[in-house]
Amino acid sequence: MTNRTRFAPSPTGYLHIGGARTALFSWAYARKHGGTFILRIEDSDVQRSTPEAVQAILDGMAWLNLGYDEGPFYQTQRMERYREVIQHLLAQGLAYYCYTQSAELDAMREAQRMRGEKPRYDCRWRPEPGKVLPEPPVGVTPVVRFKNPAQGMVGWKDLVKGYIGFNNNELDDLILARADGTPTYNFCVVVDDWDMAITHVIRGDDHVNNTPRQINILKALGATVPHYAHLSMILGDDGQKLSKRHGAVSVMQYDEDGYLPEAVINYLARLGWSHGNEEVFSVEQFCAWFDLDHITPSAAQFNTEKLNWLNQHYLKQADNARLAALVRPRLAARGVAVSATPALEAIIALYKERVVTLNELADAAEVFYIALHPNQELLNAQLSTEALPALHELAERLKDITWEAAAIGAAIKEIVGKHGLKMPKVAMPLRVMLTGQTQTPSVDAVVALFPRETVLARMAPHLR
RNA sequence: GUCCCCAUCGUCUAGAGGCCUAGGACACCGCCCUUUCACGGCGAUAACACGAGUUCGAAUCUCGUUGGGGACGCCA
Repeated sequence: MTNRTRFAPSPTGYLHIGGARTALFSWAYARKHGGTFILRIEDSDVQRSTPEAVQAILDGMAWLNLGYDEGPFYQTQRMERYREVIQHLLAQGLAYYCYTQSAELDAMREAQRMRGEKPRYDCRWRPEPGKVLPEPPVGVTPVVRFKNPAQGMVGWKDLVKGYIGFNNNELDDLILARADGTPTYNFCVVVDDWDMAITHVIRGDDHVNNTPRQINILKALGATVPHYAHLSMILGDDGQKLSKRHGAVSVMQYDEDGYLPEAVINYLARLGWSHGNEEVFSVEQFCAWFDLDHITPSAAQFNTEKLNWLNQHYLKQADNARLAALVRPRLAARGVAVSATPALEAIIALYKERVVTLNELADAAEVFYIALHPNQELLNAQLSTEALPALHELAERLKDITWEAAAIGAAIKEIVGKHGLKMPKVAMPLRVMLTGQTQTPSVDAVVALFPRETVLARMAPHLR
């Protein structure tokens, strides 16, 4: 039997980093075993689901390059099927109508909490042999509840956490269909996983408590119970739980911040999963290595520093043309027009080893294309009177020198020596004149990057 | 409150009873390289939450304590 995994987000917001990792692991598991990865949109809560959120999830997965083999399936399009299964359950006596109303339920739970009990439905409408049910109140449309086994244990061998068992008496009779007839989450998941023949449910830790309920329904339906693997959650950089109002950002934010998708993938892969001492690996390598045995059961704290390091690594080895294509729109967004010279690729070749993100690469490239007005104080701090004659001479020499870094570098060295100066005396003010910055790559390489006229034009105003 | 889960350097982790005086990576610190800042190279600091037990031997197994997290919806 081939493996079938699924990623089943509810479209109520963007795809955040935790969801992305769940998707990645499900995807990788299917890839590893030559299986099928399914995308399923759990939009059974019509109130909170939005098409924008669906699109955000699709965008996030596309950016990370996580392709799905089947789907996306939408629960809202499967309502007929859910109704059919509920009717079946009802007919089999595995589910029943419950006329208890929300207000009564609230009061019931409140009382239970007061008594220190676990809040749960008291089974008042649950049919039992010999039990006399109350008369259905008029004008009340009932919900459908699942008749959960009253005794025994329900458990499974979690592929991440090991055996987990619940006492059935901990589980109450959950609602399968609301009063308006729409099915609820736990029920939809069961029918979907069953119909889609999911073999491995890889999902967040927060679903552990849903699993015994789902298994019980699956069993009532006579369906095969899939394997479950529950991934622990990802904490923010500060160790706090990630939430919409605290640090949880869309994966697309990483795109905006200038991270490469392969860096994010590599980082996420390594967060909670390991393969010996391997730290840097391609997505292909990851798929080949990936297994559920080496996933940590404990929560992992996100570490931006390490992501930065990985991003820097991937930036260094990325193709210049590709980076140029990624940097160009970032410059355009800033209103910076990229001209033919200096070539963006040439700038990138020189700068990519020194930056952490694509945005920093854009920062570096920007100064080559804009009308530069170096900060006067910064320049004054770097430009000493003793260096002025040397810079004048350099400007003269640059007018007809062979325009390449080696020749320019040799000229600078020669002039610096001739004037009895140290290299930084000339190099630093030159950096500021050309780029407005004190930190740049080797100054001769920077000079060579510009067209000759631009260098002379940027030096001239400061040499009067 | 009840149930469930978790616990190795600051962080991510290796670790399946002896290979562990606990390994790697990021960060931090130091040194080297150097024309600034980076990159790169080398090195240092740094952890088995606590307590019992099992065993000749425990980071690894068991129990308990503590601490953290999750779930308890006609949300997903």
